[in-house]
Amino acid sequence: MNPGAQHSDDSAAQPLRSDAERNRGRIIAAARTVFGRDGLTASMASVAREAGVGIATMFRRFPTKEELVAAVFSDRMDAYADAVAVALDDPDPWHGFVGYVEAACAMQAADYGFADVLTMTFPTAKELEERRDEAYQAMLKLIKRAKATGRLREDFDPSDLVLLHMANAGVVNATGDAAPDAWRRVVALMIQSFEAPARGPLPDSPEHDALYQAMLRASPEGPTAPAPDKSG
Amino acid sequence: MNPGAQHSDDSAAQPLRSDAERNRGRIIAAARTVFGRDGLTASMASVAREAGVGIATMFRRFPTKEELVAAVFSDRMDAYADAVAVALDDPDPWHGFVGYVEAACAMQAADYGFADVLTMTFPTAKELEERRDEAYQAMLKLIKRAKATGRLREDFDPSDLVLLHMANAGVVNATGDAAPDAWRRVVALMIQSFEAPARGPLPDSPEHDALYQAMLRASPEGPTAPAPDKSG
DNA sequence: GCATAACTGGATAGGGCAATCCGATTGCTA
DNA sequence: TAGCAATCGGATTGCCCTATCCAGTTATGC
Repeated sequence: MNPGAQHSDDSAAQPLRSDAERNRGRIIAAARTVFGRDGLTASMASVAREAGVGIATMFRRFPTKEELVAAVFSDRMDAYADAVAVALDDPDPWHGFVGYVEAACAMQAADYGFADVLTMTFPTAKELEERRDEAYQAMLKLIKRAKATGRLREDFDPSDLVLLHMANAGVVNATGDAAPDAWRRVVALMIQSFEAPARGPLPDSPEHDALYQAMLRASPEGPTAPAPDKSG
Repeated sequence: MNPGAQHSDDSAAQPLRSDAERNRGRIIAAARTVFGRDGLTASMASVAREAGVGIATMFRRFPTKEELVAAVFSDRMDAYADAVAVALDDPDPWHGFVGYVEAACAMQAADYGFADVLTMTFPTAKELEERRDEAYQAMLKLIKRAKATGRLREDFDPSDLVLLHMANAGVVNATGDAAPDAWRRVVALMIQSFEAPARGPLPDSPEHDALYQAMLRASPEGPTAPAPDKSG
């Protein structure tokens, strides 16, 4: 991707040895493939196998799955943030909004891993979360402007986009390769429901904190270990 | 639930011994709890632990997870079919339709296992699939009548309900206990998008067969074994 | 070239799960 | 109540996962 550069990590204490850097690249490439195919539930071991490196190498470079996820999806998160920026540039705020929603959901459909990333949060992955926040701030503007034109319903809440991503993830995960475009119909329906005038009131949005908790709960420490043995 | 009866299985070759029947009941009760809490990805072993029976007993009674799932959710599927029947009795077809959708999604939210069941299909679980089909036939009528009143958009397709369930499962799984009512807002939005007049055209529905494949793919043989080691 | 610190990956510990085996137990019937 | 067949459940096998350890290998600076 960017050969010659030490991995773009500000905390780069010291450059890796050339072979280490090469393996790091392999691991990330492999993770891109595996996460994209299997979602974030894919095991570290399977990524190591795909990369053709030892398990130890895997864990030495990325002690936690979160770090690997951050490394793999930071550039995709860039693209995501860019999509919001593009939408903000659209002279027609509603058109921009719709385009953004479709683009974001398309990214989810194209990469099962990213579909998971958009509905989870990774507190320790600063780079990733900063980008997410950046996109979020831009989205707030986008929403405000779309409401101002009267095309977006007044009671639309930013958290509705998170819910949309969760719903879309459900569709994408369930339909998979068997019906790869099914999500488009669901997203189109959702967008039509966002359009003003509202056809009726809506139940309240979830509390901001609650939704954040949900996004935390869903992160690798959650589903990866299916039952946190509270039962035992 | 129905004490004294041999488990309502038409193929009941011969009644189980009393202790076996007792254990069978325990297993089903435990599975109800565990599947409800953890979804269908819960392990057979965890169900056995919850039931307080040996693993062997578990597998002797339910050689495959599908059989256990069928035994556990057949009555919930009854309730589901009933909900459609109730909706059909409603003098206002649209009101009935909306009520049914909300009830069905509420069932998903109340039981993670059932949320999975509604987006999967289990070819070998006749009892379950018959009920599903029964509900489906009734739904076709319900949809037809709701369209006839002009309240349901013309291009609504029965498969949209499957997609809705997939989307709802995504929301319910992601939000979990942290935001237990978030799904209501999503479902309300979806319902508003179902309402006529349509605000615009929709992408085509997925092919019937493709959606069926998707529901097959998602069944226990799928996600339960996360990566079907095509990689190995 | 050579020394050495960095790096590698196989081995291993520790845990969970699906599935089967078999000696001990228990319900049932004559 | 006695005997048998059905049933029980712990032990076991085989597989995959996370995470760590360590002896062998290699890139790099001198």
